Amino acid sequence: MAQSAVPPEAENVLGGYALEEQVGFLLRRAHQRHAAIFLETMAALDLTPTQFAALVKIIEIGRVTQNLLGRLTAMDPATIQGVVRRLVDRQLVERALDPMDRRTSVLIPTAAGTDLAGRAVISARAITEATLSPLGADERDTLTALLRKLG
Amino acid sequence: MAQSAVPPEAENVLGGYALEEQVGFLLRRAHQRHAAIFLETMAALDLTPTQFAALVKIIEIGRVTQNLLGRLTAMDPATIQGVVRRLVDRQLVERALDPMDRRTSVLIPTAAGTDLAGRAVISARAITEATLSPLGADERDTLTALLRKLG
DNA sequence: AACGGATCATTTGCACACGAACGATCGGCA
DNA sequence: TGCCGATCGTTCGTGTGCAAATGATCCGTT
Repeated sequence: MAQSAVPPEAENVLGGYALEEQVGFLLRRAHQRHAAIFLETMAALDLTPTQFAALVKIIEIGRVTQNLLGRLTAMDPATIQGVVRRLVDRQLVERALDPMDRRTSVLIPTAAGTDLAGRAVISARAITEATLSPLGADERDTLTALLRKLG
Repeated sequence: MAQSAVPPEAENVLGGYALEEQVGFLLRRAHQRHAAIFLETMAALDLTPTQFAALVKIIEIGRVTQNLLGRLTAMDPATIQGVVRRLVDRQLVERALDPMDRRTSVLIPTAAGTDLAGRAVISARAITEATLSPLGADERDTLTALLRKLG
């Protein structure tokens, strides 16, 4: 008991603050766990969560501008730039000239990208299932709804 | 309507998969939002979420080994190494020799570190409050409980 | 037509996050 | 005692994530 005791002054300084009960800490852990499940399940297709998100959105919309894609997938311009570059390098996505705006190019899925996405979506469903596996059906819906409401 | 229409083949490929409804996507967004709130609120003290977590745990325990600290704060050895290095550089934490194990050193908070942590905990409570602000009291408890259960 | 603020994409610098490989040390078991 | 698998901390490479700065282009207003 003595060996694991919290030092007396720590209680005063921290005022009963419990790190592992804070939403921020729990969100970080939950996100890490999901990322680990995602990367393992998606290993054969070699897609990260952000690469997958970007690819799916490009297919869903058909023609997107890079920064708009970033807004739709919660990535800032600096981040989406790297994600798109890797997708283009792998020829899953192509850049086309935008006749309406010379600052931008339009992102279009390639046949290989569309094909890969089709297979990836199947894994993605399994990933959501695995991530939520500690929870019952009602709890899953509740968690999803609360995370949505969180903004 | 035509301009925002989903391409006909997208529906077939994606099979109704909705990115923004997946836990993984929502967890990533929620974690990003929290990190933004944290960094802004903690800007005056210049602590990141991981630096804060490590500092609090070191004070709570009094003497910790680096990898153990990483386990307690959900960071792998490579990550906790950089976090601790920055805390040591800022003289918030000290390394002491471990008489029991020559592979390790023991981490101990400095007076400056303890002082800073005391002020940081106050901000941290405000950060948790701000992060959960879109939710009602019951919803906050529910979300925290579900995230805990998630592992 | 010209100005000026906004947006686009890129780059740099810093901070997580993790797999993999490494050398040093520990600990248990033959 | 000696060996061998496990653990400790470090480093490297890759991929997010964001602030800030940059140059190009756009567009509304004058």
